[in-house]
Amino acid sequence: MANSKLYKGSLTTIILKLLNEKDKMYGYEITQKVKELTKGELNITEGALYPALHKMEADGLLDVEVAKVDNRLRKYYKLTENGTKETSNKLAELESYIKTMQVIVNPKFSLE
Amino acid sequence: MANSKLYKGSLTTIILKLLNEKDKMYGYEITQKVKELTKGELNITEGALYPALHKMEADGLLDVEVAKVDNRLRKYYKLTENGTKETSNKLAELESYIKTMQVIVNPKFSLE
DNA sequence: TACAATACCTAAGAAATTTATGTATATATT
DNA sequence: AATATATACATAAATTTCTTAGGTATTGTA
Repeated sequence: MANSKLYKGSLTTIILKLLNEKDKMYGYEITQKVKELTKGELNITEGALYPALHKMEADGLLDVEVAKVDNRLRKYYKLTENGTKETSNKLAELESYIKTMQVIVNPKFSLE
Repeated sequence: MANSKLYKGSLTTIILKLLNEKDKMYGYEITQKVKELTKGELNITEGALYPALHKMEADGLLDVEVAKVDNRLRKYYKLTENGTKETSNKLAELESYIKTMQVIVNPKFSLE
């Protein structure tokens, strides 16, 4: 994920959220989707993406399904049941992170 | 900074913002202030804080001033001119990060 | 025919953090 | 008086996450 240092730790959240919306995606598709959504502001590097997908699969969050399209390999990933649960967790964590940072950065905010 | 993986990369931003508001703070004070602001949700660990302060000083973002209070050492940090500039940069980066994440996480948002 | 795009991959190194220590003084508790 | 907690600094090893830099192979474009 080149371009910004603040994004560390959010790649998993991004992947989970995209798969929660689209059901089934392959790696390259994810990089393109993020680039499109963020108008090129966020570019997920392959060196970050593929190890992350493999780890999430190993952790039981994703299932993989190999397909061949135009004689080219594609690995479609989809959420497992645990992956769906983890999506809620990660999204809640992100929301909490944003609130926390707003409290620190903007003196007007405060947590109750 | 125990408790959440998402905070990675934001410690410098937090320190800069606090020093932008308070002019002069020492390490332990920063940990307590963050704990207070976030109602205990965010605990900056000393293993993260002190190396971060040293690096920021080495990078010319902070000036240090040693004091002795009640026979105990304190190192007061304050922003340099460059530190003040960097504060704006980091805050803008954080805002941009939050917007980007909202676009991905919340389909209603979009960047123009 | 060469270059970009599609599509996967890994390995070395960097950066930021956690976890685990260590030192020392002041204050509160037993 | 002894012990634990709070204050205040610090570092070092290991871990996580990412960047950078490669690598393979096919399809579409100039």
